[in-house]
Amino acid sequence: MSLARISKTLGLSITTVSRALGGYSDVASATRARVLAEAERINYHPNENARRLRRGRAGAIGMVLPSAPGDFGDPFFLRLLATIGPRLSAANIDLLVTAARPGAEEMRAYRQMVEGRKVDGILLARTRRKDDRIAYLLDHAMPFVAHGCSNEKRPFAYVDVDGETAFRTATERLLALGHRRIGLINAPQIYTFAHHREAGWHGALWAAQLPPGPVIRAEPTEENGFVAASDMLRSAEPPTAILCATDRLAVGALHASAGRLAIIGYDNLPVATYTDPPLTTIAQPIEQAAARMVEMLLALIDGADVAGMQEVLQAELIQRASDRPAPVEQVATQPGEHPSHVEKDTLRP
Amino acid sequence: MSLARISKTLGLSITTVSRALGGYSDVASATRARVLAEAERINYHPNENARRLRRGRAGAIGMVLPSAPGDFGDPFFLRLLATIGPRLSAANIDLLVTAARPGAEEMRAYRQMVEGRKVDGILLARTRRKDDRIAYLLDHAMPFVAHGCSNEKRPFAYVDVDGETAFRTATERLLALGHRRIGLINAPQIYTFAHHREAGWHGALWAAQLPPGPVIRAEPTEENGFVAASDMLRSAEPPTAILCATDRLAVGALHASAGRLAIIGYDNLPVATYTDPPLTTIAQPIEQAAARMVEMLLALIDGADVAGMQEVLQAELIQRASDRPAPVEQVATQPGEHPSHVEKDTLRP
DNA sequence: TAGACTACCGCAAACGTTTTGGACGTCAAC
DNA sequence: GTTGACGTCCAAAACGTTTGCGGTAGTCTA
Repeated sequence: MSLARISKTLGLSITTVSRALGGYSDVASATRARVLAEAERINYHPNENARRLRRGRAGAIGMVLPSAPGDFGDPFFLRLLATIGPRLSAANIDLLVTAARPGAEEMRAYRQMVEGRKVDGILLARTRRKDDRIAYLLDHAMPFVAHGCSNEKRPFAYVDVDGETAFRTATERLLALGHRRIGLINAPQIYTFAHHREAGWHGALWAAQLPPGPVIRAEPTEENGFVAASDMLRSAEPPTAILCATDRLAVGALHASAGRLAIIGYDNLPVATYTDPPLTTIAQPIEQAAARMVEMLLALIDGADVAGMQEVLQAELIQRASDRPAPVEQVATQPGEHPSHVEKDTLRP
Repeated sequence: MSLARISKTLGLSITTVSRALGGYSDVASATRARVLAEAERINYHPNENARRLRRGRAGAIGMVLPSAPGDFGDPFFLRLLATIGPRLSAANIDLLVTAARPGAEEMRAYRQMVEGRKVDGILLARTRRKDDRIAYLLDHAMPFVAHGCSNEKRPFAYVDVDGETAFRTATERLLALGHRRIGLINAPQIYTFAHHREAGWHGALWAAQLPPGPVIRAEPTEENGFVAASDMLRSAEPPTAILCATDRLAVGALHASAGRLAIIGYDNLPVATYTDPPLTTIAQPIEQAAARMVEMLLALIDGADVAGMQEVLQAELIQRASDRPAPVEQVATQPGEHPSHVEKDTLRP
């Protein structure tokens, strides 16, 4: 099933068959019709390896999924893939997926893809403030689009979601409910998103002239949420509300709180509706971000410049029931003091 | 960065360079060493498209992820990818991933992969009793391995988990706790796994000479679990315990039961530890199954026969707290009657 | 010395497609 | 009639790698 077969059947050269299928204007329309009909008749599909060899393109986009043990409760990557996959298929580009643990293993996976010339571009997510992946890809002039930004000084393409505003809004909501001591269970600060979410929480408290509540940072698993909330509740001055950087942390925290805390999460996981009480959370437009990322990357591969390819989408507060009002005795507390706040890092690896 | 470059540098033919790198015995070991050293010095990577063109292989394995809206809460596919990805990378085989909704869209994705000769094999999961995908792949002599089996009469390679035994065991556990009316919230019967799990539940009740409790079948989302359990609790003879085909169904059911039901799920999702009460569930060895699937598929692509490539792994009951004893008044019920049981199909699409 | 054998290397073709540059026939203008 | 433009088609080379087969030189044995 090759061009040669069609050319023999129709008495045309391989060149003409190729040009007819490829849309070249210097093929007579009658000839083109014959070629198209025959190609369809035999269900011709070009050999992509031959094409890509000739064109000097890999014909694929790479994605390395994180595969540390705590990563499997999060549908984020599945939702990315579900949006990205069909869009690339439609453009006849392969989505090449592998998985690696962050660190040396992950960098090896990127090197294999990039230096092995297996991909024309890379999509990556869950960026870190200092992200070795981004630096590597920039060093190698490999087109890529990130979900999330980073401290990298060189310009690169990204789609981010405004976690700072989302967390400011969520904190303001808790303040409006009367809470005056609001804790934060955050992901580690190496992640850009964690940094932004914390800035939003801190900014809202600062604007309200309130001291920050306790902060605990941990990999975003249910277990770490449970442990962190338990710790906070046992402290001398427990918060009455906690903001969680992810819904998974929130599910664990909700379990530990046993009705004693108002809790807001982030991600709007399907399970969030079925916690007790149903979780107030923040929904991010993953599908929209993913679609935009694909567009950007295809443009970059075609030679576009990254200038202007930095977009920030807005998240949305989803109000359910876990953001209860503050206990009555705390509503009387006067804002206006700035004592130092208690801060713990990384409970679990 | 090609063989030609190395051949020029070393004053050898391209043939000899290729053979040296390819391990041919008719190259002098001193020559081979020179070639390997130079290849490493310039970080040579072969052009896979050229290789694959010459070898007549696609060099990739395909996977089509389900992307119906309810599919994103389930880490099953992420866990599959996390095991499959690195193993294929190690074998220098690309994992080509796309996503499609079950039905015409999905079949189109398979056709694109198979008829476009983009893959040398396929891995698929969540098999149906009558599975168009399996029939199609068999029709096209495309090597594939399924996670789960099907009613297809022709032999094919699969790795399954014994859901029937798992559900029999779980039902027996509920019986041992004194439950005599045990409902089932199952996935639709088109799925092989749903059929097997129901058979296990039914078999254990039959062996105990008890009538089956109510059965509701629905796509396995939290919402459907909630609705089904609510329906069962409102019935004239509510069950005292419910077996759920998946943890996601169980989370929803747990929420609806408000402490009135014993519930056992399946999947051991991370979130299951943090439900209230913590969910008793069944853990399946996804990683083991995925690794075995990769081995089988690579063997099939190398020409092995599917005979003997049908394996069934065992799941494990994880006891937590959601399988409470039956209310005292029901423990007195005598086993031995077989009234007809109430059965509803598909609450939500 | 001649013939057989083997180690080692290289020529050429193959894989399927794309693209460059040119050939050829026809038509219109001069 | 000649020249130039244009439509249409095709030969050849390119892409990078692999592999079958053959050539050559060296060694060994009769």
